[in-house]
Amino acid sequence: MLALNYLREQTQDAKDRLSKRNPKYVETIDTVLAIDEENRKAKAEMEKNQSEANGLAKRIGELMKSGDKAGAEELKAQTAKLKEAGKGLEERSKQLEQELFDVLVSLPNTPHESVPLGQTAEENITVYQNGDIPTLAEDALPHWDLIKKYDLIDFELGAKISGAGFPVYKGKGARLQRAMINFFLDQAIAAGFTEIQPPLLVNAESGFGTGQLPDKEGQMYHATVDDLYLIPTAEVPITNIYRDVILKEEDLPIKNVGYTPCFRREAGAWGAHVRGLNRLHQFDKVEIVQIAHPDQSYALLDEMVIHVKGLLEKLELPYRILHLCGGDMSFTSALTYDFETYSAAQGRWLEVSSTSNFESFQANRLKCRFKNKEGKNQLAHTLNGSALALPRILATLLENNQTPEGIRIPAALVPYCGFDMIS
RNA sequence: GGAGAGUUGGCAGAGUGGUUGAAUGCGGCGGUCUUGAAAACCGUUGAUGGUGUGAGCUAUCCCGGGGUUCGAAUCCCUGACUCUCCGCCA
Repeated sequence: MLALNYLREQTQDAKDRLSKRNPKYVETIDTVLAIDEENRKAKAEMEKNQSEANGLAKRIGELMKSGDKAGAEELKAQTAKLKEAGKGLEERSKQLEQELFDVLVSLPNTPHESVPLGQTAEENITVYQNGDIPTLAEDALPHWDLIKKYDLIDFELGAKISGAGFPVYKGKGARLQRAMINFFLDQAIAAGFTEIQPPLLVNAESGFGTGQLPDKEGQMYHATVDDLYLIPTAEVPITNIYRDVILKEEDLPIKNVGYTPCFRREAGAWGAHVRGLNRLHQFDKVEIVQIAHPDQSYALLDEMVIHVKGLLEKLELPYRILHLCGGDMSFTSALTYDFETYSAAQGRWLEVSSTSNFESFQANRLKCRFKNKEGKNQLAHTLNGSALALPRILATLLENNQTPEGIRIPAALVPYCGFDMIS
C-alpha cells in the first residue's frame, strides 16, 4: 500500500511511476486525493462536534460533583443534539475512510525509475546471461520422462493421495530434494542469513501484510474452518514477523532465510507448458528475506542478486536474469529480477527465482518501522528472493545433465545427497 | 474439549464510571554533583491522524469489534490471545 503522504506530496512522481504499469492509475490517484480531501473535511467536522460533546461531558461531571443536579440535567439536554449530529458525521467519516482504503489498496507499488517500459513478459529485458546451453543428444528426454525412467517422482500417486500437482518424491528423487534444501540453506547462512522455521498456515492479517490479500485471495488455499491460509511462499510468514514492530536503526538490515513448502492453487493457470515439474500446487522453496533501511535497500537487492547467481553457478546451470518491465511486475514490487534456467530438453527458460525490492509498500501494510536518527518512526524497506525454488531447478538439472550412463549430479550437491549419479 | 483467571505506556505494575493519556517503580533521555564514572538528587520521557509558519490546539488509542451512558481503562455482549487446573494426544 502506498503511503497517502507520498501520494499527496509527490503526486506527479507517483503518477509518472505508476503509468509504467498502466496509465489508468493516473485517474485512480486523482480519485484517492479527492476522497482524501473529502475525508479530512468530514473528520474535522466530526472532531469539532466531538470536542464540544467532550466539553459538555466534562462540565456535567463538575456540576455533579458540586451537587448541582439541576444544572447537570440542563446540560444533558444539550448533548442530545450533538449526539445526534455526531452519529451522522461518524458514519459519513467511516464510509469515506473505507472508500479511501479500498482505492488505496487497489494501487500497486510504484516501479523504480530503472524499470523498463512494457506490458508483457516479452518486454522484460535480459540484463545478464551465464553458462553454456548444452546440446543434447537426439534422444534426450524431457524431465517428466527422466523422472519415470529413474523412478524419482510419482505424479500419479500424488494425484491419488491429493490431486494433480502434488508430486510424491521417491528414493534418489527425495534425497536430491533434501540435498538441495540443505545446500541452499547452508549457502544463505554462510552469506549472513539467519535460518527461520515459520508456520505454514497464516491468518488474514499476515496475508494482507505482504500483499496476498485481498487481491490474490483465490491463489491461496484457505482453511475456512479456522480461517487460515496455506502459505504460497515463506515470504509471508517470515516478513510478517516484523508486522507491527518498531525496529532499532542499528538492527538493520535483518537477514532471514527459511525453507518451506509452498502451496498455490494456480487457479486458471493450467494450460500449455505445465507438464511435470513446471507448475505445481505444492513445491519446496528456500526464501531469503530482508528488512532494510531505505538508504541501503537497493544495495542489498544487488547483494541478493549476487547470492542467487552464485547458487546457479555452483549448480552449473545456464541461466539469465530478467529485469521485469512495469506491466509484468508483481503488484507489490518496485523492482524485480527474475532468474531463469534453460531447460535444454524442453528448450525453454524456466523461472527459478524472483528477487524483489518492495521498498515501503509492504512495510506500510505491515506497519514495520524503525526509529531513525531524529527519533521518528520511519517505514522500513522489505526485500525477498527465492534462493531457490526447487522443482524447476530439478527439471533443468535432470534434463541438462542427462547422459547415456545416467544423470550427473553437480559437484556442489554431491556431499549433500551422497551420490554423484542417478542411474 | 471442560472449568477458572487474566490482557493497561519500552518493561514491571496500580486504577474509584467524571480534569486519567493513565499512580508508582525500573529503564531511556537531559541536567546538578565529580578530574572522569558510579551513586545520589532534579527534570523529562507513548503512538497515530487533522489543523497551524510556530509555541500550540484538537480527535482517536488502556488486546480487537459492538453496546449502555451526558461521560467508559473502569459496566454489558462478542472475538482473539495468555496463564492455571482437568481431560485427550504426537
